[in-house]
Amino acid sequence: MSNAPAHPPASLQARRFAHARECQARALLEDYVEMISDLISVSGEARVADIAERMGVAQPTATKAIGRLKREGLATSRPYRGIFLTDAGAELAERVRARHRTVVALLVAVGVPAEIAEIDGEGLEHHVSARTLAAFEKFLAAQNRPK
Amino acid sequence: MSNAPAHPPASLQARRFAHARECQARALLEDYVEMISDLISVSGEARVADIAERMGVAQPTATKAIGRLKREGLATSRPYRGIFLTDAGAELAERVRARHRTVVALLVAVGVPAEIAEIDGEGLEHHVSARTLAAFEKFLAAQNRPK
DNA sequence: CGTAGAGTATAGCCATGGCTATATCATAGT
DNA sequence: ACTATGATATAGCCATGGCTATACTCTACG
Repeated sequence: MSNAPAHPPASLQARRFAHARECQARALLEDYVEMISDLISVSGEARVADIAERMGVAQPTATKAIGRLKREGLATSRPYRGIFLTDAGAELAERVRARHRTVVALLVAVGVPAEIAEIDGEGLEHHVSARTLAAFEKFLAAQNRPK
Repeated sequence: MSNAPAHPPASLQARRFAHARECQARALLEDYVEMISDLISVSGEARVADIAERMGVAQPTATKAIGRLKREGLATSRPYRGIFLTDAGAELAERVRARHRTVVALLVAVGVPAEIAEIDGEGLEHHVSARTLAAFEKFLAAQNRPK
């Protein structure tokens, strides 16, 4: 039972880790953009206090994150006013939301309880690439039309 | 096509994000421990330079991370000597390695190309909880014994 | 057995993403 | 029209995880 690992070339392995780090860096932006989009479509507006509460962070943390969204051209806001998404932000939000739904649906499809799927999906989703997402969709489609 | 999101209670949503953040915090430790374990089992030793190269980071970054492993009781080392895992570290490495294999296998099982599964799996794995992992294993078992 | 070169550690920088404490603004209700 | 209150912004702290530059140590070879 040596369990000897495969050990791919170092350069390849390094690239995989670098990729995971990049996904992680994008994750925060994605989460905030999706949250803002949700709040707007449900409440008609996205306020810093609500964003902070739902993200589970203190209000200044949310303010700082929103500053980063603005720097990246994903959101806009005037002081003491609500937050809005740019076109780029709205588009990103839609993609993230769709991916989120697919990821959770796939987890459920392979037998993960819905509640757990929501929890794990929240972190998982940011590492699901376009090709993996496509595979998930294909799998779900095949399952919904069995035989 | 309103696409109105589900909007769970704020407290629940906040807990999900907090959980994802915790997973992320553990991810680095898990990756290093697994890497050290792999290097030891393949090369007989884990050297800082090799760890850094395979993780795709500069050598001082690896040294710093190893310092954190030591603080957390997962690894030991004497200056200018190789890195070793404590019992806790070795046990964690084994769990992480097993989870990694299962996650990649599941991705492949639902149709993700092996190469992509390896890349995405590297980031995904840290967010796969025990219950989700169990579901993955069950799904794989059912598939290997079809009908 | 001395030393050059490889490997490791240390110092110190930066950005990020948390936090608390506090200042500032907007507005609803007298 | 004031003002109290709640919402937002700002200041400044901390740990993390990157980096480069540099100092130190080990070791193998000549």
